[in-house]
Amino acid sequence: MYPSDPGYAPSFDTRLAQAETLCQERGVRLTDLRRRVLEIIWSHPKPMGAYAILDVLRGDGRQGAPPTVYRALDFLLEQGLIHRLASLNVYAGCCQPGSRHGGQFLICRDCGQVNEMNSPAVENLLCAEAAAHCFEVLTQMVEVLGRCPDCQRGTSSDVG
Amino acid sequence: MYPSDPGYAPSFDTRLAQAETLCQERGVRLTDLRRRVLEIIWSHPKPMGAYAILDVLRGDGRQGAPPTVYRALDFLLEQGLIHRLASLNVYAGCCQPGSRHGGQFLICRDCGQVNEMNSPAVENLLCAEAAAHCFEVLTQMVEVLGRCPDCQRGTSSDVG
DNA sequence: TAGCAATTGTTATTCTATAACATAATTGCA
DNA sequence: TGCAATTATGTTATAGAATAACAATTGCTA
Repeated sequence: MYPSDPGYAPSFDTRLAQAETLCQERGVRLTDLRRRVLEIIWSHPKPMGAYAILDVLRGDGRQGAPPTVYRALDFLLEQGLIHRLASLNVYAGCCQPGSRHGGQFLICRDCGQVNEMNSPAVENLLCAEAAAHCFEVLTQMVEVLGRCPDCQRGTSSDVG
Repeated sequence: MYPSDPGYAPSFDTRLAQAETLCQERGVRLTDLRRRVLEIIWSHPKPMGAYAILDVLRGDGRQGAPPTVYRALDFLLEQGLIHRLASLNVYAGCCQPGSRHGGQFLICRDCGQVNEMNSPAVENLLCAEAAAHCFEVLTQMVEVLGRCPDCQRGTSSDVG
């Protein structure tokens, strides 16, 4: 459930392989650039802004400008490999790629840690309530700001 | 439930009076500028961006720069009189000021219309699910992108 | 290998938001 | 009332996020 929990998270390579497979099945190309952006996002403990990703790319020695990153992000978003957190203008790796879903995000106000929750109950209830208003749902964005368990206990190690 | 539904929505003046009362009770000042920004937001059929609000203010003959608007918006957000829709970078009047709540927003992809839904069930379920992850909830942002009833029927009059 | 489509590079610009400091208005109090 | 402290607004400049438009390149296919 928690992507940052080593007990649950699949390994880095496993997830990259999953992404490769997914793209092959769909007949879309996970190019070097796109794979690298996905790596960057997954290898960071917290969601990243587009310009932070760009800095890493440039550190690689790669050329690039904002559109370079944004196009890669658009691709990854379309393929459901990452999510965008609108309230923070950052991008986070999806912990359940393959199944298209909105995902619910728990954002810690204090340490900035973000965890993706995938509650079908929430998703279904939201759809049902929307349907009661005759509203046809395409995508959901659920972002919850609060305090993570570590920060409630005052044991969080990293802030920022 | 639908702020745009004339059958349910309280009148413009009623809502302004409510806002006045609320601010008085809380000992905060609904100044001319703040009241005007609230009016502008409420009097428009759709949520507005900060710079669109600024344009209206300037149309009033008032001086102003971005901070003028953003400070007023911050105040109104703090008082729960408006909401910010992070996915669109726009601001919408709250249809239930007084009770602090996150609110769930139904955003039409086709016509841009936004309706605020206040489902305690959604809010409670989200809190419960978050609590199951030992996460303490401060605020919720729920934005649903889809198609409104009018656009499903193809009877929507205004687009943009 | 020539041609087409998809991807990436590049420059410039638009849109959103805030920092920092100056000025004005309001409130509380002597 | 008059003054100090606080709050609110004006003003200039800048930071941050995202896209438009066009050029160059790559990869696939006929």
